[in-house]
Amino acid sequence: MPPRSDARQRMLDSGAVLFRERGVTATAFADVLAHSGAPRGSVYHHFPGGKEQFAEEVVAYAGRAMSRRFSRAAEGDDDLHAILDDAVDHWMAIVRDSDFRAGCPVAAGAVEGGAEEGLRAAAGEAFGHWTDRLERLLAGRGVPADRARGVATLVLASLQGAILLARSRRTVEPIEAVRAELHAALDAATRPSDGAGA
Amino acid sequence: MPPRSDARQRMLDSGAVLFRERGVTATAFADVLAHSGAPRGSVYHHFPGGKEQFAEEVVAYAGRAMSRRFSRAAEGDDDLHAILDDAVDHWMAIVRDSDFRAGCPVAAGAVEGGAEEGLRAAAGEAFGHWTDRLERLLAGRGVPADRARGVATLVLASLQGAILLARSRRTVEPIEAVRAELHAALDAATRPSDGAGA
DNA sequence: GTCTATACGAAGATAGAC
DNA sequence: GTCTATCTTCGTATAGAC
Repeated sequence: MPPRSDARQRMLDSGAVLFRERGVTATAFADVLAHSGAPRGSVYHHFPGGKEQFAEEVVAYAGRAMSRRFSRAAEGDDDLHAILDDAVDHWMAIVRDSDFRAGCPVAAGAVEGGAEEGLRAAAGEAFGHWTDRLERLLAGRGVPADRARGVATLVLASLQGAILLARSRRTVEPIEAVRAELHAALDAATRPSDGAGA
Repeated sequence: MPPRSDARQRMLDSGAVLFRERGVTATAFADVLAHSGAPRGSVYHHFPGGKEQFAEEVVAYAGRAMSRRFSRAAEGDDDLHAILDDAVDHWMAIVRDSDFRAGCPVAAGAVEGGAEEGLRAAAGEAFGHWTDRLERLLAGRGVPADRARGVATLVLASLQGAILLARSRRTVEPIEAVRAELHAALDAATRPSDGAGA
């Protein structure tokens, strides 16, 4: 296993940062090299498939990083509300600390991958994994099995949407609003006999 | 007021279609001309500000079109659940009829506008208007005034997120899941004394 | 593994004729 | 208002040296 400070890895990290801010298409290799400090010659050495391969790997890599967060949360003993707050804080920090320039690199892949099959697939797999992990996490903490997937999807979708709204409107209000509504939804979903979901 | 079949208008329509499918940056004027059939000479005649102006106008135009849908819904006498289903069906059709290639052009502007202030602002204004209209619509139909904005934001955000998930995963499952959860959330929000939202 | 140089094409933008 | 031609910039990708 090569060290993390490898040029290849630095390029993936930089790619994620740049995809967050300007999207996939508008990110050139020159930008990635400047941001990562990676040597020019390593572009096609590490990514013989060119930009397409690079974009897919960045999205997949960002997807795995977030999946690990879900896994860690599932292994801990925090309750659903604490876990939700942790996730919301995570995204909030990304959006606010970048002065509303940064969003989710996987979302960028989803938006710009309409014509590029590989990119679209990479985003889809990342989102799929997140949904699966969240579903299990919810099911393990009191959400009825037949509602866990729906709630997981609501949580993921509304957070992704809130990031879009927050970035473009330059306010964290949407993220805070969604946080409050999701807390309510989790309450409702874990309440013994609840008629919701129909 | 010039007729809608004007070349300028056709370019905006085509721009919206193309932004949905491949995003803003990957859409070239050549694509817009080919799709709209507009004369080559009209690009810088109608959009002296070039690509930047064009992108902003497309996003603003798509935003207005959706705003009108909200207005029409508010004027009708459908209940909240019918209105929600109508909106969900609208987006579902766009995603499915394009074989999962198309999403929301305003979302594309939000994702790719991290570095371009004008584009970001256009997306933000569109989302802001949608939120405002939806908030009023909800407040007018039984959602308590102090919860209407939060619920409006949840609806908008989760639908936008569901579109991202559906496109990239090539399944309408996320849209259906969010639909069901939002029906439940609307039920909870319109129930006389409900503790949610805290 | 990394470098420089360069080929090649795409796309935005401008100029000037009609 | 629309056309063609062209300029320029940029970005991907390749070739070949070190």
